[in-house]
Amino acid sequence: MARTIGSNGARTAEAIRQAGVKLIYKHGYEAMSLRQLAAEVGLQSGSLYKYFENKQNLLFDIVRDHMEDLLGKAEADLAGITDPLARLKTFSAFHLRYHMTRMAHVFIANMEIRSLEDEHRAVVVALRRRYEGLLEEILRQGAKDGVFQVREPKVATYAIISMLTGICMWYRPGGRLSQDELVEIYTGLVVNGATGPGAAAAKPFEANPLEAVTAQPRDGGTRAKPRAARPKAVRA
Amino acid sequence: MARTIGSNGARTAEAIRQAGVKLIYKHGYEAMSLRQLAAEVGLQSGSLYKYFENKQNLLFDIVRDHMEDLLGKAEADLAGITDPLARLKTFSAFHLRYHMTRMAHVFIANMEIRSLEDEHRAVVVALRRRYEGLLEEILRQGAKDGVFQVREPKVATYAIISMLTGICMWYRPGGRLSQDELVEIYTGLVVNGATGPGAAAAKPFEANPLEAVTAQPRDGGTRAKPRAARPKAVRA
Amino acid sequence: MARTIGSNGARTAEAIRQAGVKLIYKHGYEAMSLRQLAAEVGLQSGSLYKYFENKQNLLFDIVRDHMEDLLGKAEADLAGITDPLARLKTFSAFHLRYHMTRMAHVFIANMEIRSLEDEHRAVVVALRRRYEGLLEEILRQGAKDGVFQVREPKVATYAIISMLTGICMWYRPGGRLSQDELVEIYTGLVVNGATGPGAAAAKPFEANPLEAVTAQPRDGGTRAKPRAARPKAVRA
Amino acid sequence: MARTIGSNGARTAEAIRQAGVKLIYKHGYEAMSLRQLAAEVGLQSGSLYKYFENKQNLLFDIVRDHMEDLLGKAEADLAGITDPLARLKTFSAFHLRYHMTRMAHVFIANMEIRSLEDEHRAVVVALRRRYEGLLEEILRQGAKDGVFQVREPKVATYAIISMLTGICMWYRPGGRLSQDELVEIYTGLVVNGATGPGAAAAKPFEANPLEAVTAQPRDGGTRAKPRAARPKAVRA
DNA sequence: AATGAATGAGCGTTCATTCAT
DNA sequence: AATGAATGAACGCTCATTCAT
Repeated sequence: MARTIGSNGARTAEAIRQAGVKLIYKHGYEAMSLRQLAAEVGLQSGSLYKYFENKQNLLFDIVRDHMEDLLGKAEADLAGITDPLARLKTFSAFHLRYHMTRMAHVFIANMEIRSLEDEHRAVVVALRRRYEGLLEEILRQGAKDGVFQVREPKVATYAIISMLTGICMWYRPGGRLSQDELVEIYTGLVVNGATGPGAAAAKPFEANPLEAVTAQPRDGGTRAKPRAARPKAVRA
Repeated sequence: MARTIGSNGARTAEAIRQAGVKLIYKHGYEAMSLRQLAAEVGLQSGSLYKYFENKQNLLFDIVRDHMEDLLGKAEADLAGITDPLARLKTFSAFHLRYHMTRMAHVFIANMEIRSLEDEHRAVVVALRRRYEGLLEEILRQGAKDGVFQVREPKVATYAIISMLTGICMWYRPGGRLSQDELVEIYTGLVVNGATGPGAAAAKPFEANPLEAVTAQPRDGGTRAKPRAARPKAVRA
Repeated sequence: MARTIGSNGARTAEAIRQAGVKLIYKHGYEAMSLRQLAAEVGLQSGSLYKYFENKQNLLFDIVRDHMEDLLGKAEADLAGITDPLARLKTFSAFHLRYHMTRMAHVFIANMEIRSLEDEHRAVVVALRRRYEGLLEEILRQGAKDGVFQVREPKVATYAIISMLTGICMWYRPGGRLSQDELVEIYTGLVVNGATGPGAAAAKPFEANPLEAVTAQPRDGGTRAKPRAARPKAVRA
Repeated sequence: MARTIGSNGARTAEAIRQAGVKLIYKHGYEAMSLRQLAAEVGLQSGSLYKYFENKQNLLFDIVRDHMEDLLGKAEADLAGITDPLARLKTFSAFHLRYHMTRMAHVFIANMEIRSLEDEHRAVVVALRRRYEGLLEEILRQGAKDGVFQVREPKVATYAIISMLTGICMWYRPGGRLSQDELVEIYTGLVVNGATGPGAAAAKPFEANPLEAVTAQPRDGGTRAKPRAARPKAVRA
């Protein structure tokens, strides 16, 4: 009974993963040393190699798992919704909330792509393309239906995702505005941008605009802890 | 050998600066070695120290000079325009064009802020705040005038700048869409986002929408060369 | 290769310390390179950092440990002796013997104080002051008792210690004169200098003058090995 | 008339020499860089090579010239004095005064011998042997005459010179004790040490003991300036 | 008489990684 | 499952020195 089921190994592996996220977030992949990481979890640096093949693979695992999680959850959120406008709102709200609760993972996935070796980067870029494809398809469908005024869905996709993702550069939990308020503001910009000036009649964004969007805790127990270390800031 | 014939301090300094931008863009500041940089300009690594105090200062010089250039040119572009809508279009177009022609500098300034030491980062962050302040003030004035529907100018500023800046993550000269077309698309999203759904009557963004914005080469001969090295891509 | 078979941390640490003493003695702290030191003990230079924090700390450790050893052994030797003259002879003999058997340490401690960083130097200077204080107190007491003619005990302390310490500049084991003979000669100069011309009646230094002083193996097995490298000499 | 007679070159050479003494005194030969030295005299470091062959020769020139000066002045001071006791007092006083006024040169000559290359060191050591020979001969003659009780003149020479030279480790102009007082104290120790306990009758060191010794400014305008930079101290 | 651009070697130090134990 | 001793390469940086101008 001295040994917890699931073994110490699994727990250590998880601790390493979390410490890795924290340190890469804080210092950047290149600047984080394995000695630091080992110290963070109470090991010698050589012992880390029981848990990953090398430093590069640690990064890859973190980023790939994050991207798969992001993609899977986005697809789950959109499942069953067919109206393009509702899908856009859902996507936007999902993306925002995810980026506000998993800032470190998201930040890493965006900043450290260039630190990935070619093959790993290819995998991650492919996952991201699939994720972007979700939004692109929404915009394309909405344009076809006449509800969006979007000439270039691919460009609009990049633009919208950049805008939404940008929230992780400055958002900090406990700020003046709640997550709900921020979702409303950003989603408003997105929807207005997509529907265009003639859309007034359709009242695309008014009374109780977030009714289809508000829900989801989704992230279970893993919400990014408010006390998480911050990177040297970008919007300090 | 003591001196390469015809060597010239000012020319070398400029070559180092340019090579620095290129290599930091391509590999990241941490990952770029001074030996690489020296090789790029045909020097021994120790000789670089005639041209900068240390590696950190090279980065700082690049980023600070870029930010001052960006800020100065934005202010120059906005000078004399008073109408908030026109100012928003001008700002947006300026930002986009600048980011399409100086991709490497812009990318560095956004990605390597965390590699700056505290004091240097403070200087750069302050410059960026001033730059963001330009847009925020435009949004604030437009909201006061009733032409924009923007509840939180600060948040909208971050959102819009993130969106516009995102262009440097994927834009490559010579692509299917011209700079002018991209400016039109992005500016449309921005203006529609800011004016909101009720703005239809004002027709804020239609026929010939960029007449006041299209022109300017501005950057004279220094346009970022199309052959510039690309970073390991983020949108590859 | 990961590990030299039979390698042993404690043994390596000791080897590094000894090689450090030898090389600093021979070339001086500034002139000794860590690559030299590493080669001397059969390591790569980076591996040394398992054993000290940095080059400066290696020097500090050597010098501080030496000073503490010197001080401790001097106090032990003087313990129980109360007569100022006997104490002076004891101190003088102790100092000489110590300096003849630990020439390298002593030389380093005297020559490399200026290579210590401020904080480290302060620690070492304080230890040396305590050591000098032993002699100063002896002179002061002897002057009070009327056995010494010493107007300025502090100055006399410096003078005597300089004289005695100087032996490590030229003494080499196996020379014409034995350690005992040298102790007698130097101690004679010291005692005569301190007691002054009128002291004849007291016969402070004649027949069997070292009877209270001769003893001491003290340093057991650690006698400085005669084969030790010599510094580029100062009295070559 | 724009050009001062003696030319700028000679003046620069002298400035370099003085700055060299100052910086070697302060930081040590190894630790002093030629860039520092050049900055001190307002030149580029490459320009120094008009004034010396290389760094090592600068040190050698300083040390050799100092030794020749020391030797020459000692011989001049002793000229015409025949009585061993008077010669001992003269030598002692000369050595002390010289060491109190030329601390930097003396310090360098003592500390940096090991930084000299073999050939240069040989020259300097030979000069020092001649200097030590002066004292040794005095002691030998005095012993023969029965006025000194010195069994081993060579050892006594080393001992006495070490003692006297030690003054440059702690003496600072403007201290509580004047140069004259210090000369008296130290010379007392030396003379008492040499004459031994039975010498009381000869009253070797009493009433106006320095009458033959006090004089000489000798060092003309070049007295070490009290404001001279100090080395990181050895007796701080 | 001096500059200023450059060299090439070497410095102290850190790093990811290996592997016998 | 983990340690701890070690590697070998590379890093940022400083140095004495050279020499065309």
